[in-house]
Amino acid sequence: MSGSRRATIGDVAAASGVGIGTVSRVINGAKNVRETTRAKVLKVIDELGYRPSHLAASLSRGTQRTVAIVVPQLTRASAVMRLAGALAVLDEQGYDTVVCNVDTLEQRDHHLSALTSRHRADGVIVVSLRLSAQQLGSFRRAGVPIVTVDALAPGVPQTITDDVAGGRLATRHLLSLGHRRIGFVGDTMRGAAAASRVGLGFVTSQHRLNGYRQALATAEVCHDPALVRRGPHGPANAEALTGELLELPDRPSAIFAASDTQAMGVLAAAERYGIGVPGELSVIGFDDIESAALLGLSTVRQPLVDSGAESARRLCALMRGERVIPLRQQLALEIVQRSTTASFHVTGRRARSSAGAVRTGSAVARQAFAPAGLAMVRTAIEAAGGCFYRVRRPGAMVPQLEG
Amino acid sequence: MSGSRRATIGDVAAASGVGIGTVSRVINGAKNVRETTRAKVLKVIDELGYRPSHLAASLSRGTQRTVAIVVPQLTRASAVMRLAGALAVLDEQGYDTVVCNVDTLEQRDHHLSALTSRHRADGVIVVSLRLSAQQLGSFRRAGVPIVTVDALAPGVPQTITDDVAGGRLATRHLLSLGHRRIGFVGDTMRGAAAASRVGLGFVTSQHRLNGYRQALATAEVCHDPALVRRGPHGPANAEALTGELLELPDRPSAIFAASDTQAMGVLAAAERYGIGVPGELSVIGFDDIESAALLGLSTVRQPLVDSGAESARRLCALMRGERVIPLRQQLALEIVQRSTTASFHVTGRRARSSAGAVRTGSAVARQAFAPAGLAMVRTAIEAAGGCFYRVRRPGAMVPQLEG
DNA sequence: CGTTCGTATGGAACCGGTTCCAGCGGACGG
DNA sequence: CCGTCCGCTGGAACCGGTTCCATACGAACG
Repeated sequence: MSGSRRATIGDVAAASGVGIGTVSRVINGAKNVRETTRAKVLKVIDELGYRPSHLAASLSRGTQRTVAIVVPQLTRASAVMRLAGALAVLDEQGYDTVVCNVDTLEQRDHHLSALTSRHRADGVIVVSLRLSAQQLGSFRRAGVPIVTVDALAPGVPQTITDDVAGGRLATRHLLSLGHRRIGFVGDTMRGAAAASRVGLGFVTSQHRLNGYRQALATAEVCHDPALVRRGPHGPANAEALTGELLELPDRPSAIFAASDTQAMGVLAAAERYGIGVPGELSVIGFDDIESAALLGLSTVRQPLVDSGAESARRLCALMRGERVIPLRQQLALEIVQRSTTASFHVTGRRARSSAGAVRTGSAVARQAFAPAGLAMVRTAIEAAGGCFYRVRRPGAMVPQLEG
Repeated sequence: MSGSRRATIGDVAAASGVGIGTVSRVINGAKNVRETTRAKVLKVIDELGYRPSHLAASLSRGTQRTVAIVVPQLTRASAVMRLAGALAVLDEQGYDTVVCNVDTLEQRDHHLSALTSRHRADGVIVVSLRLSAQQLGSFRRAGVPIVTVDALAPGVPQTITDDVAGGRLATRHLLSLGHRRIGFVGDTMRGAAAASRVGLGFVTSQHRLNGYRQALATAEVCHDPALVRRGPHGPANAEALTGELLELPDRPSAIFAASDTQAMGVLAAAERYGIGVPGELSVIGFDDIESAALLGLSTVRQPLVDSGAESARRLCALMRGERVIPLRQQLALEIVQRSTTASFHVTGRRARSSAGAVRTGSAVARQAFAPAGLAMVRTAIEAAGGCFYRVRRPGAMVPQLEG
């Protein structure tokens, strides 16, 4: 059946009695081939089980139509969404995409240097990673087109959101609800604790914190440093940090978490302390990952999938040799109010459902929770405009609207 | 600075006054090169900014050290985790990985046929996709090593979990808690509604349903078809389906959701109907994605990352020409009890924290929710052994342990 | 009927490496 | 002093395509 060696274009040419040029034309669907010839060649191709080598074609053509995407901590929801967005575009444009997941500094440096020291991709997308001047230089010298997402890099096309503005947005939202003591829970730039992992230099948390400070300053609200807590990323740590805040003598009435993931930890802590959300504590996150809708978490939405897609589009343009302007592409942010933020004056043991501030802010939330047939409490819930989750505790009462 | 053309190995050889063979040896770190020669060549390489072509090397060497991974609906948590597991192994083994995300039938067929009709990857990992006999034949004929994860394929190394057993496990867990009317919420094999999307032939839900039925039969519990609801995947649909169940005159006291994502929809519906979990309704999911721990969702854990990693290891072996046995590799499943399942007899308005069945079943849950400093309700919570979430509703009482 | 195109075709040159073999010089053993 | 062996080196052959140019053939045209 199969020979000892994979068939080559030469074998096909010989077996079908035509030249290799003709075979090549048939493979690539050139039109100037007589129909009978084409059929003959196709038949032989099938018989021989011939499969053109992508490698040889790329080498000969001079371009491999492959891009690499370097993304840290792939399993984070935000990272995947960006990846998915980029993949969709690249796929459509006919590019293969090799994915380089990066969990450590060593992996980051290894992949970035591999991408420049050898010619393996026509272009590179770097996600959420700060590039050193040296690394940027390597890319420039190597002539490898590069774009970044969620990362600043001088002279490189970048698709970002204004995290500082996002921080302001979130904080202003809380301020507008009447909150004055507003806590911040975020991650540190360098994972001092887990030195080996992380340390990848994420700066978004810092930026969002800056926005938080600006908003407070603008509102002339005293900024209490004790209300700002930072630690390694992850819900568990966020929960611990929130615990510290909630134990303060004058605890905050609202908390801005630097990411939705961390906001989930904040919610967990609130429940652990028996503090009602949003009744006694408002919580807002950042990103609008899928779970946010499921939890009814108010948040700052950034277009994650779009950011990936846009960066891919710009990389394609760059690889075509087009000039990409503007270099810095900023995507819009948007407050999505769900059910974890409410007016400050709503306090006490019973959060009144009439708390005007609590309403669904986005169509998305509604879609995610389309009415489930006739519900006995439906009216009450819809009056409030959304779906509401709360941390569960053992021994907690089962709430009864009727009771 | 840079010439019009990228430097080649020939340029380097000429510029350093050595032969191309020697340059090649220097590049690849062969040891039989005089130190002075090596230094000379390296200097020229640096000066010329020479970067070896991965393509040419691969072509010449006869192997490109690249594998492709075809994965449907990349943004699903389970898909990403599998991908991450595979990437880690492949990366370590020195393989590039091109990722093919597949959201539609057309994309699936396009990628699979591209992978066989042209020689672009040394091996392929297929995740959660059923391969037709014809597609399998193509791979076999093309001589492309292939393994699957979470998908059966005759004659192909496969890394799977026993979803039927998992379904039994989940159902037995509920049965052992005393539940007799147990509902099932899952997705359909073919997205009849959203015909264009999906329809990718996921069968896990069906298998888990089969396990559910088996467990009921074994326990001699009457199987009420009205308690089984299926629809397109996604939490919103699951919520709607759950609504149907909860409106039944004799509604179930427990629900088995075919995935954690769908379980989140079930929880949302329960809250919408004001039905306490686990007080009035126990809920168990499947997969143990990250959010499950955050929600305190009881579930059936399957080792998602490991499944990806294992499949990658097996593919590597296959590509080395080793025989891979056993062909079917089954990974273990495990019940993770958190706080959404409790004994049937625990009813009424106040779920007693002494409900023995409610306890954290895994160390993971504990880690994810390490005590957050001194908490006022800490003792009570720790007595119950874990963290508890519940769906939040507006107008619900803020539970107070002291009150 | 001879030119003139245009279309179909064959194949050499080339893409940029790897590999293998031959050559060369020095050290070493006899 | 000569033969051998070994370490280093040069470069041809090759990997499997694409591309371009030369050629052949037939139809249309003058």
